[in-house]
Amino acid sequence: MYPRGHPTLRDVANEAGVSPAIASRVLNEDPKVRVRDDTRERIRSVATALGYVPHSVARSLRGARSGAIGLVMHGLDSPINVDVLAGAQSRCTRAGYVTLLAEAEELAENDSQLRAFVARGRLDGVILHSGYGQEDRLVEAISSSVPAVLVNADDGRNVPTVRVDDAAAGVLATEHLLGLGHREIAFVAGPDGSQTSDRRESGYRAALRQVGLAGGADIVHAGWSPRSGAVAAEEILQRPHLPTALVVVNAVTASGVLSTLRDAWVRVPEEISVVTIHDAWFVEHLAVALTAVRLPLHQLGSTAATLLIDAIDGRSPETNTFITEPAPELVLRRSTDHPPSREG
Amino acid sequence: MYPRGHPTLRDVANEAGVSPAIASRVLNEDPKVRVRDDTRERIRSVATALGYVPHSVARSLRGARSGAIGLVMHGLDSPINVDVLAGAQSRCTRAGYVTLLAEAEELAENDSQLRAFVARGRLDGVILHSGYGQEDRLVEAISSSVPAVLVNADDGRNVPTVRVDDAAAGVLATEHLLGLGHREIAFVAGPDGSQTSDRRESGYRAALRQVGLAGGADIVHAGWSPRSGAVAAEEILQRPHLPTALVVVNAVTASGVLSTLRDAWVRVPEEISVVTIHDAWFVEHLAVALTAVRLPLHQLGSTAATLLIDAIDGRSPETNTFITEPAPELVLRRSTDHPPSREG
DNA sequence: TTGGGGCGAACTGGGCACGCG
DNA sequence: ACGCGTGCCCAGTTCGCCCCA
Repeated sequence: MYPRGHPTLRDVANEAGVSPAIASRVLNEDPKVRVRDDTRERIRSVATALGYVPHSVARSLRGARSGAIGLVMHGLDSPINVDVLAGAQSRCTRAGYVTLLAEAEELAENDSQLRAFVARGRLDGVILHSGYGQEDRLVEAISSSVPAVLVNADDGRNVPTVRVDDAAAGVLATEHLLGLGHREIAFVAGPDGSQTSDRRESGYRAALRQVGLAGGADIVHAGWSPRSGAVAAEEILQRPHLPTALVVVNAVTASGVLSTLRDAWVRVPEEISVVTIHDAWFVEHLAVALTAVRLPLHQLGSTAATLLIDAIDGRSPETNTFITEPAPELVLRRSTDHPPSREG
Repeated sequence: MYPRGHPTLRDVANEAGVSPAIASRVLNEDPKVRVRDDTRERIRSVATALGYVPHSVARSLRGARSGAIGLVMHGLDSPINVDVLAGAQSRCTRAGYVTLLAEAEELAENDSQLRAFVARGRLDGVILHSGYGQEDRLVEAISSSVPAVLVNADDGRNVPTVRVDDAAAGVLATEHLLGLGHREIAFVAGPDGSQTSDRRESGYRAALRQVGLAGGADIVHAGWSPRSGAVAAEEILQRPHLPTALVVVNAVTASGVLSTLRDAWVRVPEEISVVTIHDAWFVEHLAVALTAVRLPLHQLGSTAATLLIDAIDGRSPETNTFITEPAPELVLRRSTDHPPSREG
């Protein structure tokens, strides 16, 4: 099977006829150690010959670093969140860290899992992308035991935060519709209490206000799931008078909205325009290819990782980071057009 | 910030007026140690009062276990693979393990990342869900240093393997179309060299053979991406004579197929029926709500985890596990119907 | 004397086999 | 025999010291 007896540093040292101390410093390329070149060479070749692999656990026991970063995520069923995860994961890996993955809900509910995760010595830091629910306790529990960075949370209470420009995305989506001539635009919102949804909604409101339509705000409550989007769409379809356009808080929600419209034979964009936030891979494959605002999700994750690594290295990062570059961008597809001409 | 000086086991022992040994055994609830109840109580209360958290690194240095399992995944951009990941992650967490996440491609390309990942002592085992490319070297490198389980790979060369019943899924999808009266059914396949795709294709062929249509097999090469599905669909549309139905190897691929058909104004299912494999969340939101074969992906991940944990605990698992329960199941939607009546 | 070259031992936090009163 | 302490071990890292030319 796999080698029961991995060679240790001592094995290498013995074989090379030196002390473990020297072997350690040579293999770690300690600059302030003076060793003859032939000794150095001998140690190295013995190490490779024996297939020496350093014992990460012993190493991190002595040093104070584990070389591991924790990623606490929620909603892995949504590709949106997975994008953020991938960005963070990739950045950590490239920086030489390994990444531990945990689900926010599980950790929040299960104390023993939380303890195992933040057990002393295991993690050098944590990136926390939690839901909008019991995140307070989780943030507290984690950030009190290890450096942390919050993703897409409003207020970190001393914990550094990274966000994309949700408000700008809301503005961009809404302005696009206004530019096409729409004046009756509904906003299909996320779950109550979600700050992310609130920020997008405030962008929507700001855009309306800009053209003197502040009173025309029309909020339909939904959530992050396709099902909640479908329910919201049904609700809208019951109205005697339809809005001419929808801004949907999230692409996953929008998939439910579009399916309901499709099944009700409401034509998009002829009868109603739809624009959403997040240019995920699937939006062009929905019932109608969906116009969407692209936000740099991957970068959201990688920036969070960068900040965390800075914090670990002792450089204290700013507490509230905003990703403005690249700016939100509208990706035009088939789901938006001029409003239907009013007759009657 | 966070406590610089976490209390150690010795701190607890001193405070409680006992030796570290006793403190250790009491806190670990060692059954074969005799301690007076008041001593036991004292140790425990001191531990909680001081907020003692065991040092996972020190613990795993002494014992031979790290309490960590590695998840090496590929294609996190596909929800299909994320489902498997979630199943494995969840099972590991519930069993008291933490999980390390890595990308198969990165590990395969980058030796230092691979070494950091399988560094001695860090992992108790690895679940490997790799791509079809350079997996051999990766499997070799990982399984030679730590127990491993392969997900959806054909041949583990001594490494235990877990698979869903891809061939049965191919059969089920094809039989559904045959039952509707289709006789000209094309199979849109995954990338060359993918064993998963090959197994589904063999199910497709078997179903055709069953009704005496062995010669009617019609394979169109594509891949796992929506784009490759789109290209395959375009290729099919160029034919002078369209098949009446398609079996698409994967739901993500199918999303590209359907979009192309939608944009070419080819009606599904009136002109062509489409069935796919994997009942992912998005399939009902595509251009047409898609009939799909449901495979137990979450369970694929959790079963892999169970097998690995068995292996870690010394119970050697069977080398080739097949998940037959629940069996593949057809989920009927709108994309399949009788073939168009032939005229002319 | 000085400095190049390398060694010994303490230390990281805990687990466990003994042994002692 | 009950109830508990001593001391070594896990695998490295690092500080101080020592020896010899």
